[in-house]
Amino acid sequence: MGRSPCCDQDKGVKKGPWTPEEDELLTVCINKNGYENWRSLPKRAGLNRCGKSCRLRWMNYLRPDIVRGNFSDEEESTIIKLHALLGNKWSKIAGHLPGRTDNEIKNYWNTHMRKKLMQMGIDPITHEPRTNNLSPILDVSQMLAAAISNGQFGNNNLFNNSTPLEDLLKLQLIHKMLQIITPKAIPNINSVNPKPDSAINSFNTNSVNPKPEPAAAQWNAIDPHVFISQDANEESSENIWDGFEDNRLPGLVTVSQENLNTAKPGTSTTTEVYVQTRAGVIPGYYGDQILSSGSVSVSPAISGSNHPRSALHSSGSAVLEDWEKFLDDETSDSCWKSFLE
DNA sequence: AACAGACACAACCGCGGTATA
DNA sequence: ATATACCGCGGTTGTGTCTGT
Repeated sequence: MGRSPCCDQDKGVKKGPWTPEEDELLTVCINKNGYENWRSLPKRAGLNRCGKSCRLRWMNYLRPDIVRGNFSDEEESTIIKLHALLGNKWSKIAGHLPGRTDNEIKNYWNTHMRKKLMQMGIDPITHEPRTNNLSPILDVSQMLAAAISNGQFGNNNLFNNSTPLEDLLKLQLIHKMLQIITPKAIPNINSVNPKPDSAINSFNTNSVNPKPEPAAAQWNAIDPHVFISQDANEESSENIWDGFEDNRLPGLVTVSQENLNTAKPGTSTTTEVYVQTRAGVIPGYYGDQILSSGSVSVSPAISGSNHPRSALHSSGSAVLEDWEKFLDDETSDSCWKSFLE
């Protein structure tokens, strides 16, 4: 009744990596006899392996028609499309890629392509764009991945040789991180301020508002935890977050209220702004380009090299140097420093 | 130079469907 | 009809290599 026991149950069958000698024996045997019956094959080949192991070795490694080496862009594209269609049906996906094995595709997917898709903000399971609703952490991870994949953190000098657009991405990223750590202290201006638009848009070159409203007063109203200092070199008397001064981030931006009120879109200014918060100073507000905490929108004109307001960049560069000093300062034991590093 | 952690990939394990005695 | 082996597949693990400290 039934079949004889499987070779898998034999005792003393060798496991683990294959030796070149074993590969040779298996190859010779299959070339000579084919592989109709995996169970009896090891005995015929003179191998102390189970048939299952022989099959795996042949199918995934020794088969002569196997293509080895890096996956081409075309192959990657095919895998992504088929995976979206079929899911983890690796053997079916492999059927569309001549010379590639299911195991190889599976490994490649898990080690490379899944990460790649995530970096692109695509859910590797659903193949749909990942939303921001799941967790703000996703936002940051995506931004980090995007920044890294674009080479924006490719050198050790955080803000060296980068364009304003790249700087803005970095600043936004840092700000996002701060929001996660202290969500109450670093609010999303767009959502908290009852009348934020004019204040923000008045300095946003994307805005068509021809008569910007004075911004500072409205900024002060954004949140009791966020206020603007009159003087960059002066500790604000309104600093209700005693004990946080030491954790102040480099004065990315400082502004005089006067300048803040008079700055207009399209004008050149080296004014710097900072916002004192419970967590320290929010970076990312400088020149006449005030960035909303929720997202940075930069028009092509700004990110382009021909934009007349070069002050935006020069001002930013000075600030960014402070960031580098901040990060390089070995004497500082700021919690921000270790976090950012 | 030594070590630790991260990474990549080959190989194994276990399960479900199919074949067969 | 039934029990059991075989085959193929997807998930997981183990090990060698690489990289950073």
